[in-house]
Amino acid sequence: MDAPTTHPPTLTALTTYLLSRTGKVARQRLAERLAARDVRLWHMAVLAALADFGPHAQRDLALRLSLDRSDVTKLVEELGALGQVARTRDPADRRRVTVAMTEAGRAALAELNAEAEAVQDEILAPLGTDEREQLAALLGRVFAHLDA
Amino acid sequence: MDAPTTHPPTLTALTTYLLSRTGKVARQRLAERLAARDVRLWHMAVLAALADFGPHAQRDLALRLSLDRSDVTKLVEELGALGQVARTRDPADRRRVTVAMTEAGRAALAELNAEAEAVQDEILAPLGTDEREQLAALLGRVFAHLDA
DNA sequence: CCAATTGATGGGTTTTCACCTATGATTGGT
DNA sequence: ACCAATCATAGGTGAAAACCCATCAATTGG
Repeated sequence: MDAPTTHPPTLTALTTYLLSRTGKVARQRLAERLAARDVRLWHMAVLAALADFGPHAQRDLALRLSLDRSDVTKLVEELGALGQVARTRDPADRRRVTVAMTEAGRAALAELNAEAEAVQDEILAPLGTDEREQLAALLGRVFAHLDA
Repeated sequence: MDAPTTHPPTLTALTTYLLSRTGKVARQRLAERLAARDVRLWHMAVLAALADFGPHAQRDLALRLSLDRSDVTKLVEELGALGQVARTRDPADRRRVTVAMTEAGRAALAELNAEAEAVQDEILAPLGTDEREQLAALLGRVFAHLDA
């Protein structure tokens, strides 16, 4: 019997469909690899934010990543247990908890980044170097437009 | 006081991050619009499959869309209640239920497609016509590679 | 013609995610 | 000095998605 594995052209003709599908695969593959290191995507986002912008009060992390404050608490707690971030009470405002990266955190982020690039190579395999740059540029503009 | 709304460059430098982010937004926006018409994305996928490939036995729909058989049953049941598909027992093999589009289904799919294109216009707003084609072509190749 | 298989269906489970609330500590304004 | 707002934290809720299983009707192969 025929194995009807082909996708409906009505869908694949939509760029947004392709976007959402490939995006989902990218997300899943990276999530799997991160899970092997006991972190989720949000953990990586927190580490990235700390690496790029320095220490944050938790409320600022929440604002930057568009997360709920209570969820940030949990993420930071978990990263703390892994020794990748350090929490200190802000002496100026003792309600706030300042989160900063540790050396272990920096090393961990480097590894997570390597995983991400590996996934990227898998997924963008059919594209040449210049085409990957094109894609990155196009998506970059779309993305920039989306949170404006 | 500063409003730290900027995204971590460590993340935005990853094409896979941009993919998964923009894909998620595309998905959400379309899902919202479909919800206003009492359907979900999978309903649209079912309609698209029927439109593109003609009537299917439910098991073939499940295979094509990589869905669980029981979930297909539910989707088809819901589309049936909306009068968009018709179920008939296959006379040749009376275990099977053949699903076919109705005229109402065809009309509904056309509207859903219009919604999808509207979302597409929103999301790809910053890109010109030729750039949209470039993006579609690149994503098409990536997508084709992914289910191989 | 009996046994094993297949298809549809109903009824779950599990996991994940975003979100929401209450509480206690701390601060700032007045 | 007091009241309202802010922050971190713990705990819980609700929706959605992907699966999984048992059952029944129908078919097929030996």
